Amino acid sequence: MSTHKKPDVELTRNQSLVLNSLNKAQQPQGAYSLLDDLRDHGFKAPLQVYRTLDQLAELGLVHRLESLNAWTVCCADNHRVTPIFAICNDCGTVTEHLDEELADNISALPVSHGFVPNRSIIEIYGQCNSCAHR
Amino acid sequence: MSTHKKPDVELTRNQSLVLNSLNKAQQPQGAYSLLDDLRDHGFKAPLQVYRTLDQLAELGLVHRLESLNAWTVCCADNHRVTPIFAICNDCGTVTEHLDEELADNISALPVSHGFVPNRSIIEIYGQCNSCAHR
DNA sequence: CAGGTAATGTAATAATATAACATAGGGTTG
DNA sequence: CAACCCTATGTTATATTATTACATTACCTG
Repeated sequence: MSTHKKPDVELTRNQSLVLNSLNKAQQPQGAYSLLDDLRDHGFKAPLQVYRTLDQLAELGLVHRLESLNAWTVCCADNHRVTPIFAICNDCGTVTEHLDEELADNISALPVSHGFVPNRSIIEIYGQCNSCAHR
Repeated sequence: MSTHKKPDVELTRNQSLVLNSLNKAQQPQGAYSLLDDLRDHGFKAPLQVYRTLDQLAELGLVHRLESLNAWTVCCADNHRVTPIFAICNDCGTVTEHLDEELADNISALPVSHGFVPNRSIIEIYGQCNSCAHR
């Protein structure tokens, strides 16, 4: 059923709990939703979730969706390329797409104006395959 | 000094006030910052600002920067193409870049998976020309 | 095991956004 | 013109998201 992979590093208890909670979900989850899900496991305050999410993002195991204020599990470990997220307006499912050339072209655009890019955010809304053909 | 243009439509008082306030600013402004700026002009509640910003966005006169929870004046009226924003980490200045082909390529990426794109968000962080060469 | 440092826990509060309802303005129609 | 309706705006309250500040614990090092 699950195609989720084990991370290369040993995760802390909190990191495992948050990652599992995110893995269970079919859509990106907000910090407070994760907090609610993890209260049974001893989580009590938002900061526990926020800190853990930041750590997991640092490890490359989760991504934050800026336009949703929510988080999702990374499709694959250890990719360097900027992911492009496709977010379904109807069912909320998010898929991650990797295209190095395209990501490079995007960040190259403002370079001609002397801009030195560092981090990109690309999020596309629309209808996913299932919802579009319903 | 200012290169800001007059919109094609007649703006309401609130719309003019918010647009002027945004025009004055050198960086994108949050709703509460605009509210503070406009208290002297009778604004009292966040919703006045949020509603007006939504209207201005609908008119294509302002854009929301999703990763900043802030708003900025559109570089030009009536462009249909998805703007690419370059946001300086140091000075906070935002520039808007229009490249139809690139925007099309971006939204085309998930199409191969059956995704039907509708709206894109592209925001690039880095250093602007001035800040990079300081 | 004493002392220092980093990680985590906890409480309080800040910042952002919306829901729900009230009021006012602007047409249309009798 | 007044009664009505419809839309826009005002206002209050509250929901949601995120961070600051400080306390406690865990862990390392000598």
